[in-house]
Amino acid sequence: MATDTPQRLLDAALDVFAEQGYQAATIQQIVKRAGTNIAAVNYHFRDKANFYAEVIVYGCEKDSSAPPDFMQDNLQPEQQLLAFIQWFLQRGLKIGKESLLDQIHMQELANPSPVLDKVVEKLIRPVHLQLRDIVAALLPENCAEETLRFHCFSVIGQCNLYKIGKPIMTRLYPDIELDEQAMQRLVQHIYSVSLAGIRAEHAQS
Amino acid sequence: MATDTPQRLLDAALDVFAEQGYQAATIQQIVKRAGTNIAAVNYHFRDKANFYAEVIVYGCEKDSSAPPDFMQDNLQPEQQLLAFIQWFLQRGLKIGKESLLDQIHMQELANPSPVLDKVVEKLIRPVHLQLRDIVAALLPENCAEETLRFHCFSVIGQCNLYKIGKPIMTRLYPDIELDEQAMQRLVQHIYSVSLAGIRAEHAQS
Amino acid sequence: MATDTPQRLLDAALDVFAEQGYQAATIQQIVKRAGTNIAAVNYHFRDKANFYAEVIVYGCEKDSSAPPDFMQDNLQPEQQLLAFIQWFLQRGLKIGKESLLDQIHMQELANPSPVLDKVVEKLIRPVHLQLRDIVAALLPENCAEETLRFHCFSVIGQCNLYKIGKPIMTRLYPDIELDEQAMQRLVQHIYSVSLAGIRAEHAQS
Amino acid sequence: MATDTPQRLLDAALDVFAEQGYQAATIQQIVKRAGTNIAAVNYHFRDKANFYAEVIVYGCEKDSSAPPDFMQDNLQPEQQLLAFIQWFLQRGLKIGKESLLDQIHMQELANPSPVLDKVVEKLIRPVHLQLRDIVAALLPENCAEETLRFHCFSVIGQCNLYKIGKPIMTRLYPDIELDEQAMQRLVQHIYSVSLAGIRAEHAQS
DNA sequence: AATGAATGAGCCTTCATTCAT
DNA sequence: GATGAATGAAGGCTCATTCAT
Repeated sequence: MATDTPQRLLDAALDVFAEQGYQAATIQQIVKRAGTNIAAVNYHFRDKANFYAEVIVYGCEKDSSAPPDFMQDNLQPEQQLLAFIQWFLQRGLKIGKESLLDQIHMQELANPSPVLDKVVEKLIRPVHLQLRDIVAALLPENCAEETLRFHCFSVIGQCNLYKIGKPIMTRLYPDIELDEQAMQRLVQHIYSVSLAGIRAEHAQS
Repeated sequence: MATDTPQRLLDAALDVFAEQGYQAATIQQIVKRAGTNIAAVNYHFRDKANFYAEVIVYGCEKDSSAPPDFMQDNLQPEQQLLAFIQWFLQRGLKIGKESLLDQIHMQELANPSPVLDKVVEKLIRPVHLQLRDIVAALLPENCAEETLRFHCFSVIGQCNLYKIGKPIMTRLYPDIELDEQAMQRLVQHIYSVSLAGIRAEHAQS
Repeated sequence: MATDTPQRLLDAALDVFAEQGYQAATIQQIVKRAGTNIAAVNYHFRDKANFYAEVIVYGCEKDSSAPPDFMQDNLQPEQQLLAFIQWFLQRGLKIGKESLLDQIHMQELANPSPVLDKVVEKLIRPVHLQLRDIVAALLPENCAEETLRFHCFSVIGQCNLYKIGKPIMTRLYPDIELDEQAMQRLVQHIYSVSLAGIRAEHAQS
Repeated sequence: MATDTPQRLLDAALDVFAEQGYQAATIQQIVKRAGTNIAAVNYHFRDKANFYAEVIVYGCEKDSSAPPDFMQDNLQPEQQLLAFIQWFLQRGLKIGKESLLDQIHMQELANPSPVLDKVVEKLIRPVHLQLRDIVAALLPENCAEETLRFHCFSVIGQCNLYKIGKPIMTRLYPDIELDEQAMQRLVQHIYSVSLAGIRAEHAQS
């Protein structure tokens, strides 16, 4: 009947695993959402663990929000940094297929599984290296490796909090709401702080 | 025979819940570690959900790393900020009982439960308010509420990444190792970036 | 503190066993209603089975609705029969302590336990023997033993249906309601049918 | 391997539920008797409550002793009444699959469950309506509704006692034994009493 | 290739009972 | 004498997996 059962299973599983995490997600939920039966999972994907791994790979490949090549545009490093922050923040805060992988990151951070290796290599490292290049261009030459890493992590840390810390933020400030304009101000803020931090590095050296 | 069964149950549960999260943790594991039997949990704590809630409360109360009162010391706001960052970072990176709560935070962020409300009120908000006061003293007067929040979250975001992002960092940079000296450099770094960001706010206004 | 714990346990247990039956009733429910603790039951009554047995005995002894001595009054047998029917019906349809034993009868009929022997001897046989005497006085002399029994059971069967069959009656006829006047008409009806049946025995012989 | 697992489960459950009632019956007992395992029940019937409901429905449908259509035969109403009593009594006193439903009735009367609604509609009301027609034909025209009900219940009450009161009867009269001939005399007795009662109604009006 | 049926393991919970005080 | 604490047994249910078709 359905020709693309594996496909539908992958899509459904991406949702469910993102929402519930590996342990809490049940095959029942997934197959119900995919409109097929339990045995199909074991038939197409052997077992739950392997299914999860293939779901991650599938999610990574299908990830449409791959980072633009910030270097390609002939922008000043400052503007590249701004563009990066904007892209990175908006990717995680959209509510859609694009943020499923972020939710899975979250789950993996809480309960790391062997799959995390793949995710880091396929998704995180490429992004990180781009940011690294941008920041490196802004820092003094011959800057220490550690300093470079620190600044990268400062940028990422500031952005990340708005992705993973949402449950806490809404409890700290129930009136919070990140509409489009507030988001733009936030991007500017993180950009401003990060750049100020980087520039301070020049003064110190 | 064995005294203090509830106590031992709480301690064991704190470990297990921190490691595995609420869903994945099983009462079996906990009672085995506590050296008692399953029925003891239901006798002392009614059911798993209530048990978890009481474990969190217990963990909060027992949390020895309550924040010092940074305001009490007659320090300059700058030094208060430095002290805060130092305390906040070190609390989360210690490998001991003190970080169990942070692991549970992590689990709650991935899969929020009703308990998160309590955690925010008991643990997070007090700390956050202290940081808020410190940052407010450094920002220009009549600074927008949003700006204040953004700067607080920048501080926290930078620190937090080193707590929750560890699994990713070690994969990105397998050679990383935060010894005591590196930690001090990290504290200085976050302090420097944050302060530069705050000072930039003065220039803009 | 409480001096009459066993007493309160018996009262509470009478309620609970009547409502739920032996199997479904739990010691928890009983001790909560009695305001004491679980161990008290095992302490005072050894175990659940024995507790149940003692509850029945207690219930029988305390049963205030012991049948009046219908023979004592110098009534015609016909009037004795009428009085019996009236007493028997009203005893079972009252909603109060007096009907608890009837509920327990019900439970015992569905799932007989060794206790049923006691109930029959202490409560049922005395009543039955009185009815037997009344009916015997109305039947032709030298009437067969079986005939006598049949007529007794006809009287009891008609009455009993209104005690045990209530759940079915209210479903068959949702508008049914046995107020005081309807009850009087019912008594008259059963009396009339029973007497007509008995008189028919005379015609046949 | 084994075919017809649901069928075997239903049959086994009918026995066990009849013997023990819903609460006391355990799935273990049922699946052991059916030669399968616990999970099979949850697979085929979701949970115990739904299983019980389906067992009742199954029992009703399989009930081979559905009442004959007493009106169809061109019998006098008196003979219809006699036939009804005979059928109703014998159905309940057989010791076989046919009486399982009666045992379940018993259990439901002691501890009613939502299933009782279905049983009344599917099994009891049709039978009751047939009796109602028969009795109505024997009573004076324009007889009060209440009177009609009373006479129906007198017939049923007399019969029913021999089904549900057996544990008590055998204790009151240990020598009792309802062989085929005694059964015929009992049918005649109830018929005679009921008819005499109905005829008395004519005299009164 | 694909699936309905079946199952063993494990989980949370309840319960009656026992024990130590 | 009386009770809070503790426990073994069992119950219902869920889940991932396997099997026969």
